[in-house]
Amino acid sequence: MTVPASRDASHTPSTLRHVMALLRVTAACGARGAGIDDYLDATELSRPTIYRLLKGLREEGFLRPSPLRHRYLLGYELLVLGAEAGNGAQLRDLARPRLLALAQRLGGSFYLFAHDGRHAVCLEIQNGAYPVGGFVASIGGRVPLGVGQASIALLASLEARERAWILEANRECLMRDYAIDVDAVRREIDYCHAHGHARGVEGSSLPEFTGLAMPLLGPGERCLGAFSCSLLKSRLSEAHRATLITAMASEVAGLKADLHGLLQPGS
Amino acid sequence: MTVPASRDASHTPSTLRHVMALLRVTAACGARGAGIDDYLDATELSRPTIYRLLKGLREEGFLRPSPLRHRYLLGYELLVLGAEAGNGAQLRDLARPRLLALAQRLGGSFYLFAHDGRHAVCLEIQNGAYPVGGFVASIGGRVPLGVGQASIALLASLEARERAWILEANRECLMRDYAIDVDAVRREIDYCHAHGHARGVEGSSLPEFTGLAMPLLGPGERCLGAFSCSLLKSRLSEAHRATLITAMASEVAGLKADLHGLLQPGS
DNA sequence: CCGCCGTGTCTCGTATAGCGAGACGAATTT
DNA sequence: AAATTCGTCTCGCTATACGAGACACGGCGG
Repeated sequence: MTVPASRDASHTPSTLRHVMALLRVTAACGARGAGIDDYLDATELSRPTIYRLLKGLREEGFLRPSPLRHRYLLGYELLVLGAEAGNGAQLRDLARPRLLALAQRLGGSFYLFAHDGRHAVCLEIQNGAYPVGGFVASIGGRVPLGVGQASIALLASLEARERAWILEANRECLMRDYAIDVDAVRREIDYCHAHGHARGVEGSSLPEFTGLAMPLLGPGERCLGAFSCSLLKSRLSEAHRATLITAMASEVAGLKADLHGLLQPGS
Repeated sequence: MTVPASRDASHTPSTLRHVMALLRVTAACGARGAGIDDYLDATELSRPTIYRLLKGLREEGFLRPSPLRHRYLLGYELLVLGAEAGNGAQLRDLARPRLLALAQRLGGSFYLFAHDGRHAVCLEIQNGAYPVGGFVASIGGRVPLGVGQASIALLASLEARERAWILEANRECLMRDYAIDVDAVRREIDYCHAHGHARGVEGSSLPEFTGLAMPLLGPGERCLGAFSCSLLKSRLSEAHRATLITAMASEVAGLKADLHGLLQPGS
């Protein structure tokens, strides 16, 4: 149960850091919930303080009691805020019907991803008639940039400087956890620049599947996210592939048009 | 932009309350993001304090800058925590494939709901070939208990005392916001007790749709959640209806079996 | 039945640490 | 250029969150 541990030495209100630490500990304990000892071990707070904060968090709906007595789970308030967080600039709401249309028409699983620091987070999933698992199983899933097609599309649409430090920062963990070589990622990024979409990356841990991803650029080349899909390799004939690319490109273009309308001043 | 406003007078660490207030303000401002004035208006904090807290929240990943300058959106860390929060006791992960199977086989939209205080929250959605909107559009959506079939199923599986206070607490808001009479809700709860499932409630604001919901009981009658679905009324023939009920009941039973295995002590 | 954990709450004195007022630099706007 | 707004910083003050320890509750086993 290693918790990311917010970098110290920053002098932000300590209660804030403590609270977030408690939430992360709870998250790290997963479905079983976190007990006092988990908190005592993971933080440097005294018992009364921990209880005080836990109580506050419960009252705010950020924690709830686990079915197992004396343990805590993350509260549904977080789910609600999380849903809102995943809908920045209305991106998810606008993308959902388009992903659904793609999924129903083409079978397979379609994803919306966004860029977050060194990671790609999944904002939405729609499954078609032949759904397949991907690296993330659900909304809120997160992978280091470099893993999966969507990552490639996102990286390709970032500015060079940022892309460079991300790849450097992720090099070790990509190799260690996913057996992915950063140079291979770079080649796929070039492919994406040339063709406008990213291919499924071979050599990954999911050999029977393949996929495709497309970046979603806002005004001024700003990277807003990426569409992505996973399919059974056996279902991706040459003709099907062309259809898929056209259909995704069309939905991406449509979404971009929707967004351009909204990003202007407005009320 | 009215924010729930955490009940005061409780002496939990004030920074905690402030932080949560800021998050809620940000959420209330939606896709456009929240500006300083929003925070200044909604809280009673001084400007330097707000900036301090905002900075801390950004560093922790709970806030991020909006594309519109000088505004803040909820950060993706919340999305990740929210995903975890929605998976208490592995409920979502276990339910997802079952919901997907139902959706693909029967068309329509299938939901997993959980009980949270006076509300029902949506934990998962899977859409089939003929998806329809419901009261909640996405994971993390929340409605007062009493609205929709899933609410009925949840209420029916709570103990009488809790059910009573919830209905009383929601009476006014159900009538005002949804034109739903609590007595009608009570009748549907009786129906659910008698038949094991809840019908779509008529008179709601979505007349062409209908649906069905089933409670999900854990060991000791504890209410864990509810399966629910929405369908176009025109597609729900008598025969289809029987199939639907059987299929849902079967998936619910399967899920219950899965859960019973997990709720034992374990490691 | 009684004593023994472990959990959750409370009191209280202390010093920390977060707060407000205001000034300052930077970035935009007119 | 002047003016406005945004974000940060400094600096005292005191509110306030913290830790130590004691207390209450409840379950478990002897």
